[in-house]
Amino acid sequence: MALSRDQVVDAALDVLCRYGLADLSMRRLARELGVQPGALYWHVASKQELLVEVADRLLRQRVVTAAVAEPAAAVRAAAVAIRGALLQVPDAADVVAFAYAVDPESVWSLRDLSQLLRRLGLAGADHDAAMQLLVHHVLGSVTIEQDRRQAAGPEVAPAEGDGRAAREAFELGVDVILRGVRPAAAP
Amino acid sequence: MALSRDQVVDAALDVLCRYGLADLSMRRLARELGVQPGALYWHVASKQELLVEVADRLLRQRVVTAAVAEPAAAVRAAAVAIRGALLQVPDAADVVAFAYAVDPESVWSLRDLSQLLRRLGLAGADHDAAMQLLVHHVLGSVTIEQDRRQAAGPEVAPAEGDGRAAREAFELGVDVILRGVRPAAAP
DNA sequence: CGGGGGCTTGAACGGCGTTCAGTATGTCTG
DNA sequence: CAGACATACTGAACGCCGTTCAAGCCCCCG
Repeated sequence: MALSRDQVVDAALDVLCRYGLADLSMRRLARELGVQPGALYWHVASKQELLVEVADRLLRQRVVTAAVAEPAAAVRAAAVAIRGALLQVPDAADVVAFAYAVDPESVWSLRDLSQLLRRLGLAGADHDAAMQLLVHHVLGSVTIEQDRRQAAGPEVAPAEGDGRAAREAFELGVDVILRGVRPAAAP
Repeated sequence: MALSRDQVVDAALDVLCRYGLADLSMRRLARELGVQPGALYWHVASKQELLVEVADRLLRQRVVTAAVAEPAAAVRAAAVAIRGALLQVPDAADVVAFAYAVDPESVWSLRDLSQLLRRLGLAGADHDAAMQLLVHHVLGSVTIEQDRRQAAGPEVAPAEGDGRAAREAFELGVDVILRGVRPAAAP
């Protein structure tokens, strides 16, 4: 059967999950699909375009948002969920940051986050500031955690306690944002 | 004259400033120094190590911190200064984020930022959370702004108004952090 | 049956990071 | 001064990379 764009993106995401961005080359991808490298370019204009698509799919299929009633807690939960999803895919933060830069509107399951902030009573510049901060905090913390993991080499699993500590530090950061945001809906 | 490690790092920073990370290859660097590529490996173990050094030098020589008396304003000014310095060097955020991940302690002019936070009365987990947030906000905003600039192609200068708007959005974010941080030294 | 279009091959282009056996250029020692 | 040793570099190679493109295959439509 002939290849399809979807298959290419799927395979790319699969390689990313299993081997990381460094091993996600067009040639490697072609090998994985049993095809010559040139064939990929029939379905995809460039590696860059492919990566944007991969980021989109990654977020769409891996971020599961729990339903939480209280708005602030919902924001917190959403940020944690996104962070968790990204952490499980090597270099996901790099890939997503790039896609977000290229097209912040379309790519995101982050529109949900934006909605939740509005439900918190935020609008205009305040909403945008909070949104920006949250995105930066998520991408920044995941980027650094993953870079660090990579720099440390393919050693043993990250010590269990580390993961929890990093997660708690992250949540503390989210709380600072929630506390600092002008509480338009304050009692 | 024989090459020195300093010269290599200097030349690398120079190439980074003028042409960006994509053009900062060991071969290019060697050409710039009138030397064969292999020669670089006498002074530097790998490109990775070189980049960490470049990040360090970049921050050391380009971040000029104004002296501001009021602690909160000082933090704000420092964050703005670091952001400004990074924005002027293509891909600086990538390079610095990597270096920060590898060795958060040694690399930074960010130790100043940490000091300023302490002067604000922050310590322990609160201090760390604020620090983490600030770093993520700086690196995140610069990463995305630079990625976006790059994705847009080498067009005209970024419209003037854009720069101001992005800067103001960034400052708003810093203010949220400062407001949200547990004010241990509150009146 | 013929032809055209969708899809793929195979080969090439120019680049990359890194390694390594040699070679030159000192500088110190006997 | 002769040699030995360390330093600094060359030249060539290895195996990757993203991308392009003429040429060919195969299936469907007419």
